[in-house]
Amino acid sequence: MERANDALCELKTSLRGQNEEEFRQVLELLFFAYRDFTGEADAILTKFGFGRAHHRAIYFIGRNPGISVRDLLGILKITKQSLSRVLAQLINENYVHQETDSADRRRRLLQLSNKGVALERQLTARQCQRVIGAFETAGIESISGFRTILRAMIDPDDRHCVGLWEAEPPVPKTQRLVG
Amino acid sequence: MERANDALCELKTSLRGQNEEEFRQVLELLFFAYRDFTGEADAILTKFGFGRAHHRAIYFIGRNPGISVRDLLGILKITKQSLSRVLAQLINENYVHQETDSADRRRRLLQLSNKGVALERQLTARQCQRVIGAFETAGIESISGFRTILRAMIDPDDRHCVGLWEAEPPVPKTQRLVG
DNA sequence: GCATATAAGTCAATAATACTGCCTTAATTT
DNA sequence: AAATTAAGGCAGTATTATTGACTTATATGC
Repeated sequence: MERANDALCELKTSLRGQNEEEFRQVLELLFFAYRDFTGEADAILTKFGFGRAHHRAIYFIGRNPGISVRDLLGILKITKQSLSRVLAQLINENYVHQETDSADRRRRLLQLSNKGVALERQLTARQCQRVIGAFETAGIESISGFRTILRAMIDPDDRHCVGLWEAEPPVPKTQRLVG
Repeated sequence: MERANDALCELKTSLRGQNEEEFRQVLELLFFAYRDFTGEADAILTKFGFGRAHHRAIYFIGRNPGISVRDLLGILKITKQSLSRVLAQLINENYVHQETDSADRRRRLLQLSNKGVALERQLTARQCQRVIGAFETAGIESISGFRTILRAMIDPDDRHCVGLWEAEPPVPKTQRLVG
């Protein structure tokens, strides 16, 4: 407890002083790293006539097979109309399948077709390669802190979106498919 | 040296195996962290009638006072036409000043006005607060690895863009063909 | 059963960002 | 003098995203 407070004080001291330069460099690292992280995938997507919005839809459908449109919107935090066009393209070109939920026939459950899985894996593999390369450069002991910092940067209400999908705390009343 | 190799082997082993889940979570952390990292600044910018493109221009002009349009394009990696509209707005509304370089009168050197500095500081302060909060949560010992991994994710040719500006060693002959 | 709420989809209009291609002007370099 | 560079402009297009209003089908609460 004392040690934790010491570290925190040290950090705050180094902040409230002259080290703006340190933090600016972090902002820049985030900007350039994210730009290049998405850049390779964007280039692949262009060849398919898709954009980054398609990528995000494909990624999170692949990650959460059978996800509903509503829950996908909750992850992506965009409007239904924005997703609509992207999803229509993906369904039309047979990257995504749609199927009515038998438990609630209002819902359309989404999943990737074989074509969709293939594209998703290609995109994810590229991005993983970049991450793995960076991990190799930095050393395995850096990974834990890297993940912890990134997670702490996410708005608390959305941290549960990382990893396998779980419904948000206010659970829809009749959900409960499995006992 | 031995220890470094051990760590690398361990990493590669854990990769080439079943730990796809670990890497997927990193992709997701990057997506959500970057979304929320930019989200607050975006909200401020909206109130000024600006967008993320204006932010990037303001940020890097503030960071590199007297930068030329050409060098700014080199950092942002967008086309002249894309920057043009954004820059025209910023100059028009008096957030950015332009002045002919006396050493090479083709160049227009860019710098923030007082108004521009005020906006830049507001935006940067918000983003720094998020980073600082995350650092506090994760602990000071995580920071070094965090920075190293982010830096290693950037394309090698652009790593020099982090920190204070220095011209690129090999001057680009043509203007960024996309591919 | 009926009123309300939810899930999904749709149409229309608008905005921000970014792209390609082509051209002009001015200044510097060769 | 010719070529190159820096900056800027014009026209057209694409993608992603927004707001607002509306429809259809289904589920839920009283």
